[in-house]
Parts: sequence; C-alpha cells; structure tokens
Amino acid sequence: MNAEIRKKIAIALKSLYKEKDEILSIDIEINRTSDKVHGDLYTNVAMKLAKIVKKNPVEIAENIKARITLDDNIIKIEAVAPGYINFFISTKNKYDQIKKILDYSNEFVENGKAKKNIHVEYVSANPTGPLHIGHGRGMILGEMTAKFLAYQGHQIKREYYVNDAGRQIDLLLVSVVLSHIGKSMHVFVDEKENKDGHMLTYKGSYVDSVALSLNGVLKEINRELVISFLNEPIDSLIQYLKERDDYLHIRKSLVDEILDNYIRKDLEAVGINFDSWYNESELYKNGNLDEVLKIIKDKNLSYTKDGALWFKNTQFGDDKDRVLIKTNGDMTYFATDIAYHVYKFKYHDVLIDIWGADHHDYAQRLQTALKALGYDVDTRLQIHLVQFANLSKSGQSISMSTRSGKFYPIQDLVDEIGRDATRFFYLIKRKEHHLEFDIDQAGQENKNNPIYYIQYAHARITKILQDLNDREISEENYNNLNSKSEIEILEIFDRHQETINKAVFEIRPDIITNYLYKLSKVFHSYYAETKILTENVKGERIKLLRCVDKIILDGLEMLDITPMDSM
RNA sequence: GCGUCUGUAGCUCAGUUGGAUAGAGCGUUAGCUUCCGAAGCUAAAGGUCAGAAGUUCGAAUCUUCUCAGGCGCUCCA
Repeated sequence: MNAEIRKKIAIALKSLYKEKDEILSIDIEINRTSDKVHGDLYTNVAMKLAKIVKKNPVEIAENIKARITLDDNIIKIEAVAPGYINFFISTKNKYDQIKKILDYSNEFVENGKAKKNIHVEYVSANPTGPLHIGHGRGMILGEMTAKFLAYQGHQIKREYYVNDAGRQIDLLLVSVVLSHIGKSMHVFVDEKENKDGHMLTYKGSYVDSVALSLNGVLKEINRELVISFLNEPIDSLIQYLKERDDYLHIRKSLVDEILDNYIRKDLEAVGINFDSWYNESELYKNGNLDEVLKIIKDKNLSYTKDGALWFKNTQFGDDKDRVLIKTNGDMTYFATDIAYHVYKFKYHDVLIDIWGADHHDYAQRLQTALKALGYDVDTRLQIHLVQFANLSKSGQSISMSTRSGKFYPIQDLVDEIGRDATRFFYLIKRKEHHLEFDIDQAGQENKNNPIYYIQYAHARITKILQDLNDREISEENYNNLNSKSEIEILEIFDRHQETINKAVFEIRPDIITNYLYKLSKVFHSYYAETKILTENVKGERIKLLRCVDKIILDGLEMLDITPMDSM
C-alpha cells in the first residue's frame, strides 16, 4: 500500500514541479498514523517541501491532494495543519492482507543483490571447560546472524575457532595434572602473590572428571617429578610438560575431551550448530602463521624490542604497539588471530566475527593490523560486538569465572527453563543493548513469560481448529471483522511483511520476538471477548485465526523455537 | 583519565527515516468463569523521555556539553 501511495504522490509532484530535480528526488515517507482520527497512513512530504519551495505547507498539501484520485483502496484523503496528508484506506484493502499472509512463506531473497560467501565465527570460547550462561547470548545471536544472512540468500559457513594451542590450554593441562596426582587444590606461588585473587589454574569440579577420563594418557607422568615443581612458579611445570615427547598428544586428548564431553553437548542443548571447527594449532602446522609473520616483517610493520616482536600499531592511530611474539617465544592471540583472519579472507568474501563487547578494543586492533596488511577491512570484515547479559536469579545477579570454577553452566539453564525459553530470552533485545535476563521469569509458565504467552496463543488456536471438526462454517464475510480487536489484528497483519523483512535484513531477531508478543497480546484479548466456536462458525474468524497462527509459526521457525500445540 | 555501549513509569522494555495527545508488560489497586484452555481478560493510577544548551515549523529521536551505570584500556584471553 505504501508503495502505491508513494507512486501517486511522485506523479503528483511531477505535475506540480516538473522542472525541479531537488524536489523530485525527495524521499517520500509514508507512515502509519498514531490515531485513527487521522486515517491510516500519512505523509509529511508537504512539510519537507515547504522548506524548498518556501510556501505554506498546508497549501502544498492541498495541491498534492487535488492531484491524487481516490480508488478502491484509498477512500479518502485530507490535507491538514501543519501540513500532513492523511490517507484513509478501505477495509477491502485490509482484508486482502489475510490472503497475503496465508500465501506467505519465509522467503526474503531480494533479486539483483549480490550473493556473497560469508564466514560467520561465533562462540569460539576457549576449550577449557563447559559453556556457561555468559556465553549464551553470543551463541544464539551468532546462530541467528548466520541464519538471517542465509535468509538473505548468502552462502554461509558457520565456524567455531578452537584455541587449542594457547596458554589457557597449558593452564588447564596443569590443573588436570594436579588432579591426576591428587593435588587439585594446590596453589602455586605466583597465584598466591596475585593480589586480585586471580587464579591461574582451573578449579571447577569438571577438572577432576577430565583428569579421570585422561587417566591413560597421563599415566606416564611422574608424580614425584611433578611434586618437585609445586613450590616453583607455575611456568616451570608448564615448561617441563611442554618438553615431554607426548606433550602434543596429551594436549590434543585434553582438548578433544573438553570439546566432545562438554562444549559440543552444551551447544546441542541450546540448538547451536556449526559447519566447521577450526583449530588454532592448524595455523602452526600448515605454515599460515609463519607466512603471515614473514609478510608483516617484509612490509616493515614490526620490530624487535626487549626480546619480543612488536606490531607497529601506533603507525595506524593506536595508543601503543602490540606484541606479536612474547619474550618466551609464545604467540599472542593477536598474532594467531591475524593469521586466522588472513586464512579466512582467502576463501570468503566477507568475514563476520561475533564477539563480546569486552573485546571492543581488541577488535579495533585486529582491524588495524589487517588493514595494514592490505585487506579491505571496511567492506570485508564485520565484528559484531554483543553487549553483556546480566543474568539474575532470586533477585541476585550471577557473576561468573570459568577459572575459579564459579559459573552457571548453560546446560543447567536449559534444564531449568528449557531450550526454547533460553533462546527466546537471549534474543529479546538487540545486541547493542545490555540485557537483563531474569531466570525466574523465563522459567514461569504464565503471562509474565513472553515466550510462554506466545506459545499459549498458538495452543489456544490449535485447540479451536481441532474442535472445529464437522462444525458448519459460514462463507467468509470480511466486513464482519470490525470489532476493536479484529481491526487491531488486521493492522498487525498489515505490518507483517515489512517487520519480518526489517528483522532479516538488519539482523534483528528482537524485532520478531517483539512482534510476536504484540500479536499474541491482541489475540488473547480477542479470544477473551469473542467466542469463535458458536453454532454457526464464522468463516472470516477462522481465517483470521489461521493467519495469527501462521505468523506465530513462521516467526518461531525463524527463531528456531519449537511451537507447542498443547501445553 | 581515554575509548566504547547504555540512560524512556517503582521494575523490565517498545517507540519506524525527526512528525499529530509518549506505549506495553510486571508490580500496585479495582473488577471479570453456566461458554473454544482463567496458564487468561478488562480497567485505574503511574512520565521533567538522566540534565542543560543548540539545530528545526516540529526533538525521546540529530549536534555539543554535563551527570550516572556496564565493558575495555596486560608480553591476559
């Protein structure tokens, strides 16, 4: 409808101001009125024009109005102060929405738009323990990003980057070794000195189970020798482990154990899927890392100082230069991440990283480095930062640390409130906003819980359609759909297409959660005031319900949430 | 201190590209079951859109400053 009106106005403008390009190129906005008194749609184009042609906006509005003819759809036009042009749309047009919605399917592909090969990386939590609720938001938003991009018609690869070669793995390894020799609670001297109470080793109870599973792999480790390292800084023990012939084998077993028994299961519980898993250690093996470091050196983007290799970040506006290779020879994440992205660039048009907002600074650093290496970062790399979720339970905010073992596993959340509520609540707000996630509310089975409320709408409709059986249904007479809530529902229908499209193209699942909630609200209201299964069931009402149900089902499918026919 | 995200009702949030009188839910208060699922519905009260200035015919929306909160500012990841 908007497009039709826009076209009519454009024609009117052309006849009014044929010679002026400035006017003809003006963006004609058609919006929904906030009050029915003003009709259904309005445009402010006359007020915009007033500035250009220096005339009274109401007069302009009148002129435009005079050049637009009424038809089946537009039954009345008015030009009012301070310059709005209001359009009154026929009920016939509104009822056409019902057919459109019943014919609709989740298809969004815009013709003529270039389809790209896009790599989406998300979660990528260190394989050092179970995933917890702090990972939840990035997990689900990552999955939705990939899904919506696929809806847009792009070719998507969803990848989990496994940091299987960094220091965290070595620290976890030490923790497991300690458990293996029965010294789980040991605290190293450098941990004791750590004033902020920062643990180096992992203290979660899962460490003991992992140690148990790795019993065979660890059996060659000499208990007495390990104990002799306990009164030294932790790096002495790490050094010893790294020098062992079986180090790589042990490390791989450890990472596999964590991935297979924890992370993959956690992801499965929430319904997160990956096409591929890429190991950081690959970058060492296949020479990508060395290659990138060589290019950096050749381009004179690095220098050596204090025994470390530094990237010249300050040349590109950063506060300070950043270390690539530490004095002890270890790579920083910065170095391996550059190599990983260079690798990804080889095979994909666009890279998307879904990261926590705490990586903001780091994101810029990485972009700077890749730009310096000559990549078109502005068009080919998007780093989506996801703000933190503050989860609370019983009024208490939950804080977490994998290291100290104090965390709330995502598995527990799923067990408690279910997979679908978990997904829904993480999606309720746009990623740029902080999210308050009240676990008590998400677990409730009443109207306080939006996902429950939406599911309930679907269940009620399902029940009615089931009970319909052999009842007599009258032919649809859409003119009867004129109660307050029926009109309201029709208006929500009218917004359907643009809402879903906006959600998909702006990658905003929150728009869908919101829309479904509003629709459900009006539906429940309608349900309470109108009895559907009367003696002679009105066909138009059944059509209306089918539409509501279809929108809910389509929406839930987009969010990968399972509808419940009964609850 | 610097960077960044945020600030709308007691709480959690919508608010379309700047448009007409600022919108929900929770909570509070008052009501609604011979009837399709009351796991629900209706209504009332509740606002200096953090504050100030600016741009504009018009600002919750744009600009600047101030204040408050989250996150980051390691040879951590």
